[in-house]
Amino acid sequence: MKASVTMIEPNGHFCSDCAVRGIAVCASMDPAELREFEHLGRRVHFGAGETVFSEEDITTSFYNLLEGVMRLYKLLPDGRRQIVGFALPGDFLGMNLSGRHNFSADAIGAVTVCQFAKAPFGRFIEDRPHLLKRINELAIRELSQARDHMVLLGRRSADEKVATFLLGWRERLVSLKGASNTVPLPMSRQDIADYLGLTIETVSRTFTKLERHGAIEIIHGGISLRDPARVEALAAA
Amino acid sequence: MKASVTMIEPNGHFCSDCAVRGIAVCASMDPAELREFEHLGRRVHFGAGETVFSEEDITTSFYNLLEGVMRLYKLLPDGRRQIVGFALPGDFLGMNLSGRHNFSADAIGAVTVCQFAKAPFGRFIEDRPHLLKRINELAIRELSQARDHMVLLGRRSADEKVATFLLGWRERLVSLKGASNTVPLPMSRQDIADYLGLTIETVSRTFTKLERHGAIEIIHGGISLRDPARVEALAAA
DNA sequence: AAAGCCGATTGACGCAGATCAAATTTGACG
DNA sequence: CGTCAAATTTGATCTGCGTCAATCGGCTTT
Repeated sequence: MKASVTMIEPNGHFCSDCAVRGIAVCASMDPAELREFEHLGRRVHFGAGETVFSEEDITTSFYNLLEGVMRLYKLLPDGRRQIVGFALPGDFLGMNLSGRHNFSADAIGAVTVCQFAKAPFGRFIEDRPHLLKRINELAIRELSQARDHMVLLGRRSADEKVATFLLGWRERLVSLKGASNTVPLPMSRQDIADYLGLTIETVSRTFTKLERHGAIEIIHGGISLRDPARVEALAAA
Repeated sequence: MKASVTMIEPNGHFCSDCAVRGIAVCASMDPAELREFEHLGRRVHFGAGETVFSEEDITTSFYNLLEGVMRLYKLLPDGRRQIVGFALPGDFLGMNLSGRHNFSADAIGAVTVCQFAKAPFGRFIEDRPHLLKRINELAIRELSQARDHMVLLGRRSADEKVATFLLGWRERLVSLKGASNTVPLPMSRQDIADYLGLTIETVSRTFTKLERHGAIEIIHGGISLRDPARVEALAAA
């Protein structure tokens, strides 16, 4: 979907009261840097289903996700899709070598990002080793997650994939919303299927099976973990 | 396999005449830096099948691969293995956040690495923004490759996987050995299977099928591309 | 050169998950 | 509240790839 109702807020915001101040790239900046940094980014809103950037786009901006959830994915020429990750508030997007994004990013539901023009952002972090280190850390963490996901895609059964996904997604939400057995799933079944390398039918059937076995309860907009231990047993293999 | 015949060369070497001087991390160092850097690393040899480091190991060293090929992999508790990549000369290994390697690395055939103790290496790159940037670039490139591999694992058929692997492996060898239709495959069929998320039998059958169709010829220690266009067509899908 | 071994190949068969096809639920909108 | 469209679930069937089981071929050892 094309960005049609995108809104850009003209008036400034303050990093100091930003929701992701403590977890994002900016976490490693001191107050003086933050004041300078403030002028580089601007908040942009996207509606449900809008595309923030596409894999073949030349990279002109970096993005810090402030609010909402995004799906990050790659498409094969024939339309098959692999979701390579979901982005949550605090996630930093846009790093690349080739000068092009190497994946696409859609808003799932309403999204707010902090957008930075590539060149000024690059100048800002240049010669600020602690920021380079921070960016580096983010890249390495993602790399580690990517490797875990390769194991899931290449060597796990459908049951294991779904159980692992539910636990991993819950874990990511813990740091944002606190621990809970209620796990909201803002993405569609198709998104989950494309993330796990399955079909929508298999995901749906696996959810139903987990519910029949009393491991989870399927609720509106998500699931509730009824028997976390059982789900963990499935995920562990 | 445990490292039993590992050899460490006591006498120094010179980065300036190192085989990977132009492609590795060190590519971004000036001569003065290089002389200082020289004292940090030492060459270590590993025999075929030896493990250089394991995923649960505390990271004490970084490695620059000088000669040979390595397999990088993760194991599930029940023994299933996913190879997350093959390392070639010039590749830099060991970056992580947790303080532990998050994958294991074995030598495939004889291997020479340049080993750096973690702490002095960390001190050396600290406050050298161009080196941090270089490391960053390496991480981002790997991340991009990891995402491509997720697409392969999650959304491609066995034929596509094998064809894509052969072309990708050949491409990597081009920059080291020059272009050729003869593609050496130092890794076993089992390694290829664990890289592609297949079984050894499926890999073997797919090779045979490609050969029957005149796309490749299976030769000792590798394959020869007879009809690269046909293999590319299979890989593109 | 015979024996033994290990990786690779080949064949027969089975099954997890894909595909095809409805049915059902949910959500948006007048 | 009723209508329509989209998402999800469920069922029936199919198939690509895995599993199990020989067999083959190239190396090493003696």
